[in-house]
Parts: sequence; C-alpha cells; structure tokens
Amino acid sequence: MSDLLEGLNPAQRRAVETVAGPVLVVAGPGSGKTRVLTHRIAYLIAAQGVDPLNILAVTFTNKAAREMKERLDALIGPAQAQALTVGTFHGLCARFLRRDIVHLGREQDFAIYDSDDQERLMRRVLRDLNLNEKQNPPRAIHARISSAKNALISPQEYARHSRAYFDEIVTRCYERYQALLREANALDFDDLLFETVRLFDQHPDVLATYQERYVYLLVDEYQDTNHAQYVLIKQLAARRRNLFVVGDADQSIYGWRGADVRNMLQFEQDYPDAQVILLEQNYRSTQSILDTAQAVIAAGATRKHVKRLWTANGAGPQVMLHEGYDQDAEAAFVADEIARLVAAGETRYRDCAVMYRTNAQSRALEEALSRRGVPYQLIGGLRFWERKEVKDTLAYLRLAANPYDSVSLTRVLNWPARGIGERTEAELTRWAASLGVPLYQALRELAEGNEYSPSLSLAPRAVAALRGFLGLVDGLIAARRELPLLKLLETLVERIELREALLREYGEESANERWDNIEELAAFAARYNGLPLEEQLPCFLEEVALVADVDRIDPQADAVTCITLHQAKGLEYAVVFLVGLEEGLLPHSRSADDRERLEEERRLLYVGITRARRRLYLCHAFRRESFNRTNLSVPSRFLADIPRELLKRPGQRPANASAPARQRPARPRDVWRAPAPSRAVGGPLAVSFVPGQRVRHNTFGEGVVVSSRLVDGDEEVTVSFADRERRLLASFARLERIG
DNA sequence: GACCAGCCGTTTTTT
DNA sequence: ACGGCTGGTC
Repeated sequence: MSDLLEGLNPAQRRAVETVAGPVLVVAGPGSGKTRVLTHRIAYLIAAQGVDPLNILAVTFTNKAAREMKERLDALIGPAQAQALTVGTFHGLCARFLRRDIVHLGREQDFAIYDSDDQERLMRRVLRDLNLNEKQNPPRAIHARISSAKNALISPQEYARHSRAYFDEIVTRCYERYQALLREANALDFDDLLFETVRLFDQHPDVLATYQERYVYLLVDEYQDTNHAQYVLIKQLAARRRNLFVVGDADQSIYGWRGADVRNMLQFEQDYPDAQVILLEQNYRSTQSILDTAQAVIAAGATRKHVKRLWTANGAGPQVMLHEGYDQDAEAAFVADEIARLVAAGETRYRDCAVMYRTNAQSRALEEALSRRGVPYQLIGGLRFWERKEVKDTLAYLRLAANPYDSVSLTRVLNWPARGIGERTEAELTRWAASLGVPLYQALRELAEGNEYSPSLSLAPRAVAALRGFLGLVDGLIAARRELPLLKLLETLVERIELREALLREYGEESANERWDNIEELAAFAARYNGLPLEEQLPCFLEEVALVADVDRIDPQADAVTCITLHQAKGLEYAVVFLVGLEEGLLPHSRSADDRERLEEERRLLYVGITRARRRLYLCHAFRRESFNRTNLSVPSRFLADIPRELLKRPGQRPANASAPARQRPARPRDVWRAPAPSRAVGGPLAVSFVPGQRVRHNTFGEGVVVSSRLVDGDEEVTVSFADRERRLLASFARLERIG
C-alpha cells in the first residue's frame, strides 16, 4: 500500500489520500496530475478496499483512458483494473444510453453522427425547408445548434429565446434536424451528452442506479468541460459527493466548442466543503522552459488560481527563437535541427514533436522531413475515419446495423454508381417525406409495390435500380446476423466490387492508396473478432465514431510527431518545435477581434510550451504562403511577452550572456517570480529610435524610422522599407542603425 | 443519367 | 493547389 504513496510530494499525497468529499485539484502542467489520478484510484482500491466497480473516471481522450488502465494493471493487477469504468464523456454516455435509452422511447442500436454526417443532414434540412445554402451556411447553422445542445437548450427553448432573424432560421432548422435524427435513429455528438442528461433528469430511478454504483467520481481536464458535461457530473455526484476533479484553467483551450472554464472556477461555490489542492511542482520541464511559459501566461488576463510553478530540474538549454525566411525555410530548420540532434545522440525521433496552430501548416513540414529522411507521424489533417472511401465503406456497415440511418443511405445510394441519379434520389426523398417514413422504409414499400396516395413518378429503370440497392442492404443485414464483422466486410467488398470501383473512379495510383485504407479498416475490424457476434458491429461502429486522432499515435514508432496544439494537450516530448508563431496564425486571425478568444490563443501557446521537457524552439517565418499568395508575417504578439534574455537565437550569442542569473541551478523552493504584468523584464524605459533614423534589417533591407513608441515594455518602431511600412518590436527586429 | 470543364471556397482548433 | 459542386452537353 505504502508504495502507492512513495515518491509523491506532500501535495500529491494529499490529493491521493483525501478520500471522501469533493476535491478540486488545481494542477499546473507537468505536475503529475495523471499520476495523482491513477494513484488515487489504486489507493482507493488497494488501501481503502473500494470495489473497482464503484469507481468512474472520466478522461479527455480514449488514449488517456487506455494508458490509465495500463498503469493500473501494473499497480493493482489486471483483474481489478479491468473492473473499473474509465472513458471519455462521449464514450461513457454512449454506453449509458445503449443500456437505458429505451426509457426515452428510442431504439438502442442508434447510429452516432460525426461532423461530416451532421453537415450532410443539415444540408438535407435546408433542402426540406427550402432554404438557400449560400445564405444559410449549413456549418454556421449547425454550429449554433451544437452550442445550444452543449448548453442543454432544446429546440423549444431555443425558439423562446430567439430574437434575431437568423435565430428564426436556426430554430426551424434545429426542429427539423432533430426530427430527422430521430427518424434515422441517430444521435449526433452533442446528443450523446444532452440525451444522457435528459435521461437522468426524466428518470430519477435510472439516475439513482448510477449514483449508487459510482460511489467515486474522478474527472480529468475539468477546465475543458462544457455545460452539459458539468450538469452530468453534478447529477452523478449529487448523492455521494465523492467528486474529484483535476484541471488547470491556464490550459483551457476548448472554449470555442462550448467548454466553460467557469465550471472549474466555481467548483468551490458548487461544493462549499470542497478541498482545494494546488500542484505546483513541475516534473516535466527545465527552468528555462517553465520561465518562458510563465512569462507568456502571466502577461494575460488575471487568473483565479495563480500557481507558482517551480522545478528542481535545472535550467537546461536556453529556449531558441528562430526566424525562417518562409514556411519552407522554417520547416527546413526544424528538420535539420532534428536530424542534427539525433545524429549527435542527443535525442531520438520519437522524443521530438512539431506543433502548429492549423492543420494546413503540416504540409511544409512533411515535405522538409521526408526530404531529409526524417521519419514522422502526422496526427490529424485528413483524418483516417473521414476519408471518403473509408466513410463510404463504413456507411454500408452502418446500414447493416441500422438501415434507417438516412445519411449513410444517401451516401452510398449511388456509390459505386448503379444508375440512381440525383433526380431519382430527390424523388425518393420527396416520396418518403410525404409518407412520413425513413428512406429505407420507403424503399421497402416501393419494392413491395405498395400504392400510396402521394404518387411516385419514377422510371421503371430507376425503380429496378432502387430494388437492387434494397436487396444489397437487406443482404448485408442478413449477413450481419450470421457472419463475424471481418467476414461481413469481406462480403461487402465483394458484393459492391469495391476494388474495381475504386480503380474506375480514381485511377490506379490513387485507387491503390485508397485500397490500402480499406485494408487498414479491415485490420481494425479484425480486432473485434473476440467479441460475441452480435456485439462486434455495434462496438466497432461506436469506437469508430468516437476515436480521436491522438488515439492513433504509435508510441513504438521511432518517428517525429507532427500535431496541432489542440491535440497536443496532455502529451509531452523532450524536444518541441512550435512553428508559425505569427500574428494571424497564433493568435489566429479568426480570434483577433475578441478578447476572450485572444486569451485562449495565449493559453494555447502556453500549452504548447509546456509540452517540452528539455528543448524548446519557438519558430516563426518572415513570409508565409496562405491560400495562393504570400504575405509578410509579423511575429506573434505573445513572443513579445517573453523576456528577451530567456531566448537565444541560433547563430547569435545569448541575448544576455554576461548575466548568468538564469543559469544558476534552481533550488528546490526556487519559486518562479512572474515579471510585472505588461512590462517585460529588461525592456527599454525610453524610445531609442527617432524618426528619420536610417536602419537596416536582415530580411527587409534598409529603411527609415517613421515613429517609435513604448508598448508593453518594448519599443515599437514603425519603419518605412522599400516594400511598405512595417511595425517592428525593437527587441525582436534586430534593427541595425546606419549613418 | 453520365460525363466533362470550369469555378469556388477552403482553413482554426475537434469529441 | 485541390476537391467538390455547378452547369452545360451528350
């Protein structure tokens, strides 16, 4: 038992041992919160004799859930670890609903609609309501509906609150969208949460069984919960109140999808008897990296729980600041640097990661890395499960599980091409709608030759094609009952002549690539072989719908990880490159006009910086290609918040080489002191450039100073260069006086 | 109903 | 630069 507490610092130990009542753990990055979470579970089971069946842990990704179980395997043995309930909010809700959704008058074999399905369905809604897609972008409308659902606002309530014209549109769409989802026996991502809350709300008896079962609740990444998740937790914890949440408001980066950091900030009001534990010692990073992170976060808006992070890890190498000429040069620098470090035996590929704000930025990196033969794995981007051929193939499997899934049905109605064109589809849809039945039902009626009052005007040839499709689907439904998943997939591939279809459609090269994806899909399907026959398909489909891309990171592969900053949350690497630290990218231009969202961008950078264990590179480019044109870039404003002596530029002597203050080894209680907000350490006290002064810049060339002023402890110089006037920060721009 | 050529928007982040 | 969509033709 005692070894469960060994090696934990006093705060961590308190977090593990405080068994009863609400606990809020405010944990800085790298403070071992995953460890605390895991050890607490182990402690409950091994030292307190708690039955693992009574524990529910919620993690942010499936990967985190899997890793937690693996660690518990080692700590308390597989038997105990397997009995535990661990998962993501969405995964857990899907499980709860599968069991109990009949209480809401629904079928258990519901499909889960991902963003692509959601958008397709929204298109259908717009067509049904005769709304123009151009004027009413499906994504925009769906975004409104999604945030309404995250806030637990039903269509009726939305209608009540709607004010503006657009709200009226959204209201009508929301209603129709829900009706179609129900008709398709489908739930979208947001419904998984909403419907679970509704289930618990309307059926206290069902809720009570869960409250009884889950005596201990643990939630990770609490700062990124949305309102629906918050309510869900409140419902589940209401009885036993053994709620243990861990989070870091400074790392809240999902506000844009409904996460509300106030859930965490108000925890003490929600649970007045809550214990609050601060984890401030960082075990991950060097002092240099931590100092940089603190400088960035401290310059932001005021925070509630201000943590004083410290580490005993020592100063480590200085954080590097690098400016590339353009994105390719930036990528080349990254690739060269990784190759250099690996060649020098300093690190392995797998310990390196490159992080960026947008997926589009990965292209230049991929090119540079592969040109140098640096192995890499790209996370995100064109996601595997979203590739067309994969989704098309999956659509058939989804139909086999639930033929009422109209989005999947229309998706493959004419794929591969079987002579069912747009007109036929439109007519079938119209007919089904006038009968008030799902498309599949309409197909059946049609095939059985049933006559209905709303007439159907289809050519005999079209009717025959539709019959053929129905036969195919029904064949799959039958096959599903007797064949294991992998065989079902093989049957499907044969019946639709998938390989030939791919060749026909895409040409040899592309078709082969796509066929590889189908084979990967088959390999994934094969993993469900061990399950009972009737569970294989549903489990497979559910996992496919809910896996995150980070779940696909292969920790065994010796390869550099390329990943977005959002997905990097919770991960750590010895060497981290943050690229594209420029205005418009980080902070992203879409967040520039909103103070809150700007702060979220800052936290995103903070998250990125704190992923690094030993070496950190902050990179930006002088010019960047976006869309089809290149633009000159301005270094991110957040860089200006980092005291210049913390940063080193390659090929330059350290900015403050004569002052060894930062090089001293950190003492255990060497609490980091934040620089006074809005005044960078070592910043100028007066302007040093005067109008008319001629200056030279490494990349811009010669120019003339137009004006200069002090901004946030730095000097902002406006210089007229040959191409145009530019504003530069004196601490970054390397302006050389001439004449 | 299939096919082709040209056009447009796409890109912020994701369970 | 790419892929999906539109509008035209066969």
